[in-house]
Amino acid sequence: MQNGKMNEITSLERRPEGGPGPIRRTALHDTLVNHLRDMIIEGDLSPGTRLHEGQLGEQLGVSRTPLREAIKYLASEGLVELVPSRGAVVKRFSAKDVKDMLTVLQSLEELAGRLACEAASDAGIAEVRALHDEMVRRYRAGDRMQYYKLNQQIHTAIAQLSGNAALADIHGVLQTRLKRIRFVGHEGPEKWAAAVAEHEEMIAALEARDEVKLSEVLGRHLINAWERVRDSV
Amino acid sequence: MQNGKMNEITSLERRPEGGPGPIRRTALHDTLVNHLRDMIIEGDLSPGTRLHEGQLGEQLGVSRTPLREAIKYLASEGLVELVPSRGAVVKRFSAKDVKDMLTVLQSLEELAGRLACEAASDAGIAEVRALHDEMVRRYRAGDRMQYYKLNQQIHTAIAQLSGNAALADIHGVLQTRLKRIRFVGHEGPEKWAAAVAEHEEMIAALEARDEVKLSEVLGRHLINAWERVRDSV
DNA sequence: CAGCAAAATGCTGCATACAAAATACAAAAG
DNA sequence: CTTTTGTATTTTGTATGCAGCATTTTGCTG
Repeated sequence: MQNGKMNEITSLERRPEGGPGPIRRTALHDTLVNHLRDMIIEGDLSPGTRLHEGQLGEQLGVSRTPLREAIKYLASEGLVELVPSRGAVVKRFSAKDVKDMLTVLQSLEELAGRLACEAASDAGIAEVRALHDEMVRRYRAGDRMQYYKLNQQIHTAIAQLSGNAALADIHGVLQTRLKRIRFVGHEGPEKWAAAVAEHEEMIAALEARDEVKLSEVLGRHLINAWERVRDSV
Repeated sequence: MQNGKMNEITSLERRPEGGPGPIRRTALHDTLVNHLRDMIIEGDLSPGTRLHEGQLGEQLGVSRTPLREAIKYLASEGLVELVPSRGAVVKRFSAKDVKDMLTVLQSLEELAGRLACEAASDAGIAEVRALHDEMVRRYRAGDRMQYYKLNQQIHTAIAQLSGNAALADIHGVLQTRLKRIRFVGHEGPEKWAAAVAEHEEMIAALEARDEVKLSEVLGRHLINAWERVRDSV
C-alpha cells in the first residue's frame, strides 16, 4: 500500500462471498483490523502517529464505531497504544523493545523447532520445503518483498508445525509486532546471504527431524536477526 | 464476584479521581475490560456462554458501544471468540489447549528465570520474597483464594524481574488465559504442599541468583502444574 | 512585544437510533 | 406426523448525535 492518496472505499468492501462453500467470509471487523495492521506494518501509519477516527474513517469509508472497535483490537495486540481522552497512537518500539521481542521470539522458535520435529507430518514439512525453495528463487531474483513475505511465512509455518496452537498464536502476535521493523530493515547482500544460508540449514534439520539442530539454528537465526536490524531501529 | 444477582451499576463507576496526582485514572474501557475478564475468570461467564450485548450492558449499566469495544479487546486477548453476525462467546479450552499453553508458559518462565537472575535488583527480589512469605502464611491458614492470588502475583513478578517487557507482557496474556483453569483446579492437600515446596525452591534459587536452578524449578513447577489441573479440564 | 487568561475549536467517549442478519415460531404442504 | 417455508421477533452490526475534555487561538494586560 503506497502512501499519498490511499485506496478508497472500494478496497474495503465486504468480501462478496468468495467461491464455493456456504461459509461466511470476512466480516467488516476483520477486514478493518487487517487493513489497519497492514497500514501500520507497511509504514502508512508510522510510529507516534495519532489514529484520527474521523479522518481515518472517512478515508476508509467506514463510520467511527467499527473503526474504534478495530483499534481496540489492535491495542490488545500491542500495535497501538490507547491514550485516555486522546485516542490511539501507533506504538513506537525502542531498540531494547525490539531486542526483547527477538529474545522471546527466539525462545519460542526454539521450542517450536523441537516440537515440530516430533509432531510435524511429512506433508507439512514438504510444504515448508516448498516455501523455502520459492524463497530462494525470490532471493536469487533479488525480489526483496516476496523474499520477506515468504521468510515470514516459513517461520509461521514452523510454529504451526509444532502442533501447539497457543505457541503458534503467540508466535504470530510477536512476529506481527516485529514485522514493521523487519520490513524496513534492509540488510546488505552479505548479511542477506547469511540469512538464506541459515534458512537452508533450518530446512535440512527439519527434514532430518533433528530437533537439537533445528532448535539451535532457529535460535542462532534470531540472534543474527538482531544484528541485521539493530541499526535500523 | 458471586453469581446470581450480580453487582449493579455501582460496581462500574468511573474511578472517582483517586488521591493525589492530576493523572487521569482508569477510563471506562479499562474498567469494562477488567470487569469482563474477572467475570470470565471467576466463572460468572462460563465457557461457551454467549455475551449478550443488550442484557450484559444493562446489567453493567453501560451502553452497547463501549461494551462491544471491550469485547473486541478481550477477543484479541484470546478470552472470547467472535462469531460473525452472532456476537461473542466465552472461549472454551480443551485439555490439549491447556497443556499447550502450559508448555509455552513453561518455556517463557524458564527464560524469565534466567534473565531475572541477571537483571533483577535486590529490592525486586526482596519484594518477591515478601510475596512468597505472605503466600506461605495464607497456605498455612488454608486461605485458598489469597494463596491463589499471591501465587499468580509471584509468577507475574518474576516475569517482570526479567526486565524484558515483551516477555512480561506475553507471559501475562498466557497466564490470564489459564487463570480460569487454575481458579477451579483445587488440588488435594499433598499436591498443594508440593507446589508450596517448589515455590520455596524458586525463591531460594532467585535469591542465590542461580539461573540454572531457578529455570529448572520453574520448568518443573509448570510440568507439575499440568498434573495438578489435568483432571479439572 | 511577551505572558497569560479565556474563549473557541476539534476530537474523543459514550449513548442512541437505524439497518441487516439470524433465530424462533407458526402455518401449510407432503 | 414430518418437513418446509414464510413471517415475526430478537440480536448483532453500523451510523449518527451529543457532551466533555484537550488543545489552540485570540485577546487582554503588563
